Amino acid sequence: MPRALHRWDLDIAEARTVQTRLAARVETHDRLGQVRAIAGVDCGFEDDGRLTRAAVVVMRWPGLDVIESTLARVPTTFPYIPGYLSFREMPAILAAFKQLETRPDLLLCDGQGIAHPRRLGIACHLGLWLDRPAVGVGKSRLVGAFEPPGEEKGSSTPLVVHDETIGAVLRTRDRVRPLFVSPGHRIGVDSAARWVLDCAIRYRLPEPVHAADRLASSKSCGRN
DNA sequence: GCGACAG
DNA sequence: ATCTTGTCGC
Repeated sequence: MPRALHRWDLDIAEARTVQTRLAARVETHDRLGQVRAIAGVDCGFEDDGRLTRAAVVVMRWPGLDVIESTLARVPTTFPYIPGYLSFREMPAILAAFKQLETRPDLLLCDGQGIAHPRRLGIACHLGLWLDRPAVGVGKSRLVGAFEPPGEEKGSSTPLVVHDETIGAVLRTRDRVRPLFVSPGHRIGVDSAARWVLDCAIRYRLPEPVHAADRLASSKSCGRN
C-alpha cells in the first residue's frame, strides 16, 4: 500500500480521500484459497471511549473450535463518525493482529464491507491492509435499500444501491433481526452470505464474531 | 435546510 | 460503543 495511506492521524477530508482511493482496489469476486482458519474481529471501549479494545478470535474450519485469540488495548484517536468507522477502530485491530501467530484464511468483521457511502467499510479496509478475503457483518444498516427477509433462519434479501446489489440482509436465527452482510475484499455477495450463515450456529452473530465481541467487551476478565 | 447515520 | 435489572418468549 502507498506510504501516504499508512497514516491514521488524518482529518475527515483526508480520510475521505483515502477511502475513495482504496475503494478502487477492493475485489468483489471470490478469490479465496482453502479456508481452514476464520477470524472474527470486533472492538469494545473503555474509559468512556478513550481506550479502544480490539479482539480477534480465530476458529478452525470446519468445526469452529478456537485456535487462537488476541486482545489489544489502544488509546482512541479518532471520533465515531458514520462512514469513517475504520479510522477509529483499525489502529487497535491492527495491534491485535500483530499479536496473532495464525494466518486466517477469511476475516469476518463487525461492521460493513462495500455497503458503505464510498464502498470502503471497515471490512474492506482491513481486508486490503492484510490482503485477506474479508466479509462485513453489520448489525444494522448504513446504506442501501432492502425488503425484509423471511422470518426463518437462512432467508435473505438483496441490499441495493442504485440498482446494484452490494450485500445481503441475512436472517441468521429464526425471528431475530437480520444481519447486513457485504463483501469486504476478495469475495462476492453470495459467498459472503454463505460463510456468515455457515458460521451462525448458536447466536445471531457468526461464532468467530460473537467470540470476538465477548472478548472485546469483557472488562478486566482475562489477562492481556 | 432537513433527515439519515456501521460501532 | 457504553451506562444497567428484570423480564418476556422459545
